[in-house]
Amino acid sequence: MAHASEPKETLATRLQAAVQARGQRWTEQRQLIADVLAASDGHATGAELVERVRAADPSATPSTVYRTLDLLEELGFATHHHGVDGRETYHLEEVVAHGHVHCQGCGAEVELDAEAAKPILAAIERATGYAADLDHLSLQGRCPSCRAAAAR
Amino acid sequence: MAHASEPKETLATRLQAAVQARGQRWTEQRQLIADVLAASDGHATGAELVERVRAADPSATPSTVYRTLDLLEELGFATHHHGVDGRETYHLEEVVAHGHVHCQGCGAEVELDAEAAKPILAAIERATGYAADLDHLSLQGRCPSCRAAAAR
DNA sequence: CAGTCTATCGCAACATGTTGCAATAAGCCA
DNA sequence: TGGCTTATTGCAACATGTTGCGATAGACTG
Repeated sequence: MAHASEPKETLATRLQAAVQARGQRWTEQRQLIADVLAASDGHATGAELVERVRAADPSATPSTVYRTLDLLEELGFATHHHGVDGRETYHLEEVVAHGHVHCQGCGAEVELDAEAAKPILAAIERATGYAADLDHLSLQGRCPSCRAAAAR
Repeated sequence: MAHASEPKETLATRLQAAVQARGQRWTEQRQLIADVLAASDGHATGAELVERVRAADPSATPSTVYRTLDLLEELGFATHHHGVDGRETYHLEEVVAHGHVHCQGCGAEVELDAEAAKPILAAIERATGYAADLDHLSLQGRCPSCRAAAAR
């Protein structure tokens, strides 16, 4: 590759800047976890991340991974929510905010983008006064085909 | 107490009938767990229930409690959902179906009854085609006063 | 560059659930 | 009532997170 002199705007780079701006420290573990996260396509469960980090550095421990993930959330680089089974799922901030809808019949899981969710969030606000957080919106119900099957 | 000859319509009684109707067995542990649940005011986390059951019978184990809880759900006597921290919370069926809305600012948790949720469920159906399950509706966002505080 | 301060790490123990398996006991039948 | 079948139990090990604590090592100072 040619002239890679410009420090690329990677997650790790931006995270390092944010961490140090808060007077906190940049460590090898944080670099590693940032790299793993950046390679994880925006979605991953806690356990998956722990496993990948440990594959890259067996001396890393779950507590470090989870604590770093908490830090990422504090700094606004990631969010997490609990899936249907209660397990944690992390989203990188680069991924546009979105919710999830899970079908209790067939297990299908669809994502809900901001546009599609707008009327839902509006209905929540009218009903409760709350401004709901799309990233934590995790619905369960029956998808159209399971509903049709149940109606038969 | 006077003439307690009529078998009362308790949770345990109804559950026993349902269990035996499916050809399954009624055991002391199930009786005990049903009693604990009935005394739990409709809401309890898994850990709380385990603790209360073990207080009444130290020989009972968590696996029995969780398996019985699963059975209760299969039979439609209870439901469970995951709270903000991912922990399980069980609801007795006697409690009307309702959702939860949690404020990320002050931690307030309000319940959402079927009437209030109706427009939300309708919006979900229009946006996704899914019939959402109110008992699993667990929203997060900002309550009116935290929103006002943030706006200042 | 060496020394200091303390954030961060790794470890170990714990909390909450889940799962496989052998022993127990509920329900049924003779 | 006694014996049979097999659903349930309790145990033990595991999965996923969380927390306290002493040791390590960033970052800053002289």
